[in-house]
Amino acid sequence: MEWTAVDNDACAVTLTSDVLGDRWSVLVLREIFNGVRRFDDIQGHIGVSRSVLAQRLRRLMDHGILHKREYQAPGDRPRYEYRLTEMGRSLQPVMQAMMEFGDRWLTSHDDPTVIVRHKECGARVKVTSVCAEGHVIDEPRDLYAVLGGAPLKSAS
Amino acid sequence: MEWTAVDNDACAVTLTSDVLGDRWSVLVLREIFNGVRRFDDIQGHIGVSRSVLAQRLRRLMDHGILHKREYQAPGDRPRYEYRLTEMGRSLQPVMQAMMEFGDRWLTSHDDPTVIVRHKECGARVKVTSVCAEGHVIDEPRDLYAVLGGAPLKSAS
DNA sequence: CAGTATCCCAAGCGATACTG
DNA sequence: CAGTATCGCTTGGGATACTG
Repeated sequence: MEWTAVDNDACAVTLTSDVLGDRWSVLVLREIFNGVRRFDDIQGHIGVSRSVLAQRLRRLMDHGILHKREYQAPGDRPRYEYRLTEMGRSLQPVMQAMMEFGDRWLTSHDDPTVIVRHKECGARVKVTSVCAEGHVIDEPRDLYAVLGGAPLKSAS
Repeated sequence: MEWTAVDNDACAVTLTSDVLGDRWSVLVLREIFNGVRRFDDIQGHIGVSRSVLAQRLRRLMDHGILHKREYQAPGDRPRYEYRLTEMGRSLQPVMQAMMEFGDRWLTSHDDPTVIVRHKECGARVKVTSVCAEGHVIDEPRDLYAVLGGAPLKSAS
């Protein structure tokens, strides 16, 4: 099929890429998906400067991916933690697809760093392409993309 | 569970994030997944400067995601096109997960920009989390992550 | 068509120090 | 603990012009 230019401002991939942000944001998200939720802990783990971390957290909050919660351990001073919103949680397939790609192609070791499991049965979870007819598609070549109904790029 | 710091240099998400690169690289990949393969076409579609596009293409080739092919339409002068390697094609789930996230949360219109279909049956394809027991998991909260066997961060 | 070379500017970064 | 403020410095970017 022939492709007219997709409107960048309306393209889902573009927009998601903007929300994900840069490398630092992705690392922040990894930490939070892993349950690391406090400023200094995140900073220690990923080794980013404080100002950049603050900016990334704010950015992720602005996009509705994270929200900040204050909590108080009894007799302790208040703490803050960053948690995923529902929108943030729905980035899980993106993160996991990245994980699986990295484990397949990029890591030197055989074992994955992180394994995702199903709470209900404990079995390992993978991201899978499935069509509406129920076929599982392992080979990307068995897919094709067509334009949907969204507006195209206006200009020439 | 308690999390020890994952070694950033061994983390699959980190490494994939590096390969994906920045916004421009992702847009380049979108174009190439959409079958737009020539330098000037890509440049026209995504509106990046020539030097940056050249650098991103080189980078994606260095990472083994793309390769460059010369071809010759009969009686025409040689042309070049960028194609996905097998490694590049296996980024498809990542791209599609991004697309689905964007379509759900970020686009203003109801219709998706791009629809992915199964060649064999034409049915629409979605990325799905499936566990080894065959359960389909729609809700990210029904998942949990544990450390795999990969090495942890060495320092402090 | 498919790039490379140059230039100049702006944004981004880490380091450091400071605040509630 | 959880940030903000300030500061140089480097990197990266678009624009433009040039080459095979």
